[in-house]
Amino acid sequence: MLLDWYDAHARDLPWRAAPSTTPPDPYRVWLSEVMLQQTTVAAVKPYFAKFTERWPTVQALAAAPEEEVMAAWAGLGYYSRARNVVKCAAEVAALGAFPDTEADLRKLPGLGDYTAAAVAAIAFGRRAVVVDANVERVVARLFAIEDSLPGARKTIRVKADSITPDTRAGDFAQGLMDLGSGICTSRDAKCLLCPLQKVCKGRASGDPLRLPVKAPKKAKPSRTGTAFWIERDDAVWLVKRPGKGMLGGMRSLPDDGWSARGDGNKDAPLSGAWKAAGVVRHSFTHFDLELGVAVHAEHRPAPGGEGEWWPTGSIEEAGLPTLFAKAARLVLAARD
DNA sequence: CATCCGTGGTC
DNA sequence: TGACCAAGGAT
Repeated sequence: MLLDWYDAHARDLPWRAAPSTTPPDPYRVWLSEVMLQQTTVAAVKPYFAKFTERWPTVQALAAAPEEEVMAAWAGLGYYSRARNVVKCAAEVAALGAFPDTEADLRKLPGLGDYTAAAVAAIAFGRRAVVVDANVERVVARLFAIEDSLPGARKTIRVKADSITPDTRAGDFAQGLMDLGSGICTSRDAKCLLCPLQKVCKGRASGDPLRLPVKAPKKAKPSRTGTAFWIERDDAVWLVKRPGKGMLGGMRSLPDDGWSARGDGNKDAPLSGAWKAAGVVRHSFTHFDLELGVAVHAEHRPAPGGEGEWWPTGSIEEAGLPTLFAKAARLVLAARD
């Protein structure tokens, strides 16, 4: 019933092998699934195109310098994914190919329960129970599961298992996800268009939108910090952030140590006069940040420590995460 | 199990 | 306009 609907209504997405005659490329399936973690299809499309054009195979990606992969990922968010993509590609290249079972895929960096199941089912035709946020919502409504998330996950998984077919589990999973994306969404339930309308207990209850029940969210703290723009000979001083934590491993402007835990200390990385260029507001998942941007006003600054001079004219290619890209735009826009 | 980790779109 | 949310994973 769901598979028939999927055959008729499947979205045409770049990472889906067009006809069922050609087996999907595990590399493309894996890469798309990682990019799609907590990220919308629309946001992923240009990145998927860029990555697969530049690195058409997992071997090509494994051979790429980590710095280039991180820069190519800039703007997509959740940068631990990019670090794990690099590690995973190296492991797979060493193995010669992707593992073809859910259990072995699960051992790779960056592949959790969801992604291992999705790749096993979609790329290798394995029967696997694929549960993402879409499936959680559809299943919670389909079976009218009243327990709240995240506690309800066990029940949801058991129910998802009970309806997963032995064949075409990958299409089944993608069908559920397409359903959750376009028909059975968090804000709406277009039950009259749904292939499961006759068997859905959530619909029968009269109010499917209340499901799944979710725990209340915590308030977001607000933080302040400062980023520093140091320029010399038409080049700006960039640093590389530590491998873990916020924006880990990404190229960035120097800053004053702001974090989710607290404000920055306002200490500049260099002595001399500074001029305020303005403020950038940026909202992260778990806190809001007001980032002041300070421009060094001395003639030929000489910052110490690790870093590199990046040509100001090609700052867009530096692979700055969005927060610092905004800061750079703020400084450069003031010159027009 | 709770917390940390980005970003852009949507209403 | 601000709150909510999206094909989660690691710790």
